[in-house]
Amino acid sequence: MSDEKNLYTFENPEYRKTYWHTCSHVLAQAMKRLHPEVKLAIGPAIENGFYYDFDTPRPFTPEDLTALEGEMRKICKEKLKLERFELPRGEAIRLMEEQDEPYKLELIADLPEDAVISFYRQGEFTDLCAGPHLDSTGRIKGNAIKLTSATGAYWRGDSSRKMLQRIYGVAFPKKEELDAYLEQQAEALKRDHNKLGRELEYFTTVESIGQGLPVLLPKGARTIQVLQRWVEDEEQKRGYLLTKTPLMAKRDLYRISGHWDHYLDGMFILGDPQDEEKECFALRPMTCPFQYQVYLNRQRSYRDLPMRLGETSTLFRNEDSGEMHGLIRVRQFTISEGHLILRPDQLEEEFKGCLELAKYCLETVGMLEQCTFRFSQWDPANPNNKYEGTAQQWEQAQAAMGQILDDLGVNYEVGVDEAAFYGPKLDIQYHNVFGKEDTIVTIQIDMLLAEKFGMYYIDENGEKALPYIIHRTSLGCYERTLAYLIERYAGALPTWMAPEQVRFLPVTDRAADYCAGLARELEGQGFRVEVDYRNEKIGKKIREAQLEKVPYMLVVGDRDMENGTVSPRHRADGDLGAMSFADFTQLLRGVVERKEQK
RNA sequence: GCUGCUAUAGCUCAGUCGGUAGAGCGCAUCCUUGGUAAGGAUGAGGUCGGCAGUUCGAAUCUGCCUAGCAGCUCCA
Repeated sequence: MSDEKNLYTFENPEYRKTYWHTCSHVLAQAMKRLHPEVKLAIGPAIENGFYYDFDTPRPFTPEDLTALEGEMRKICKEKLKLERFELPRGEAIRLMEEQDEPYKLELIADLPEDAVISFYRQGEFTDLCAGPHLDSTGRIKGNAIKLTSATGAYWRGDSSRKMLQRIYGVAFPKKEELDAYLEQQAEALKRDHNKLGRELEYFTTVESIGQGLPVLLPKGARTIQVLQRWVEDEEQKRGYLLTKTPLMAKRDLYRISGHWDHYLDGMFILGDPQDEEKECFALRPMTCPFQYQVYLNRQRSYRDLPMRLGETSTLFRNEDSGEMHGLIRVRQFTISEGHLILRPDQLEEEFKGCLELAKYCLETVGMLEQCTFRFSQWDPANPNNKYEGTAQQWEQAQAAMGQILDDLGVNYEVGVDEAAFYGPKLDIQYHNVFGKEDTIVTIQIDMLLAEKFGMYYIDENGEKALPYIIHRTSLGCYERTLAYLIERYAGALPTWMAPEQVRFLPVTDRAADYCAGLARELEGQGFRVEVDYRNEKIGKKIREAQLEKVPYMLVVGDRDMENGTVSPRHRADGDLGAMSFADFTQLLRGVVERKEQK
């Protein structure tokens, strides 16, 4: 009984999707009433709400959205029944021709011969749709609908086709739930690294330097340095060999790897790529073929494998102008790069090691919990002929990766057509405050490049054999990771990675020398320390340190000087009371060494 | 690259009808030496993102460019 009831609540994802899908039809109906000239494309439910794509002679304004919301409320009040009906292909086409809906006709044309073609009718409005839907527009709470934005979107997600206008919306069964949702969205945006990172002076951009080339300010540079040293040390512990390879190479290198053919437009070229007479260089967009040269330095035996190579590697990619986003998508970036050259029998063990390292890194910085895993596979039907190698090679590599993921109990989603051109990937994904997902860490199996670079080893029988290669990152791209960390912690980075860990706040300038001495001592122990010598009241110094999210403030006044104490205040826990400097140092060391998320 | 929005002091933002710019914070100087989230006074600071155009006159209107934002597409 109660189970049946639960089916029709918003907590049930299926019901929620149905609710939002019906909302999108209500939106389309409202659009047709207010703007009959607009043509309908598609309107699905999505993770957080719904959208509908329209072909319109002029883009929608915020006023249009308000008017559409009003009309949607009316439609809900009209309690229109939704009726499903099916038509044979010919009649379906005729109906859509009558309604003059060219996009719907294209959708019908692409349906398989034996497909059931269904429509939903509500009042005067009929839409081609597979459903399911609510039984009546009266089920939707009209004043709990919000059209959140209007933006461009390509018809069928194809950038070579027409750009339509997409309207996004959300809706809830109660007005209070909508308000709570909108409030929560507004709160999330306050964590936006692109705002917070600039305000807190982690990075900036400069018009004359150019798009996608952020300047890391001292705070951003320091945090990234801490992360890089930590990752390099961690890799060393796990048997990685550190390399430093050039930031550019002649085009010859990229020709061998295949990147010249696949990604010429995405590279920064020095010289004329058309002129074969003169030397032509390119800044490196990846590390693979550079690092392979370390392996190729001499002939390798099966005894040399696995060879694990790690490098803090700066890369350059000439992204399209609309792609850049804060520190998340940039044209120059530095990744915790690595390649493992393996015998086939070592694949599973080494893949496992890579995954463990990645999980350890993400766990330690406090991001693992919010990560999702994507098994990125090829799509033999990719229209751009992206994938190299034979179907057999792909099936083999994907089967191997699938087996490994299952053995390791990884809970993943499959991403079709998300593979690299040389092999499948396990991508670890993270969401930013806008809900947009990007890859933070990747582990890839490559069955092609070893052969292209002639990376044979001599096996037990004295025969030449081809190794497997794993491409992987341990903490991904440092700029992107910093961005996510700023959002994850709303700017209050854990003490161990915070650019400034301790700020001394002398109550009066009588305490200045005392503070300076203690600060030197802490610095000598490797902590990152500042002293606020300004002639300001203690309350103001605390307020500012607090707003700058300094983990520990050390208030020091006459009382402390007399008693040989400091009075620490933690940015979240508040006043910790007077304690000896030695006790504070011990406390701080513990928090930092344990890499507490504090 | 595509669609839309935006650009005024170091930062956040006002600026009506086209008539040569304003606030708060910050900064500098002085006073104040204050014990857990903003002490006071005075002052400096702007080619209104850039280049053209319209106009007697442009921060304001138009075009192009650059940069920033959201979405789409792309991401080795």
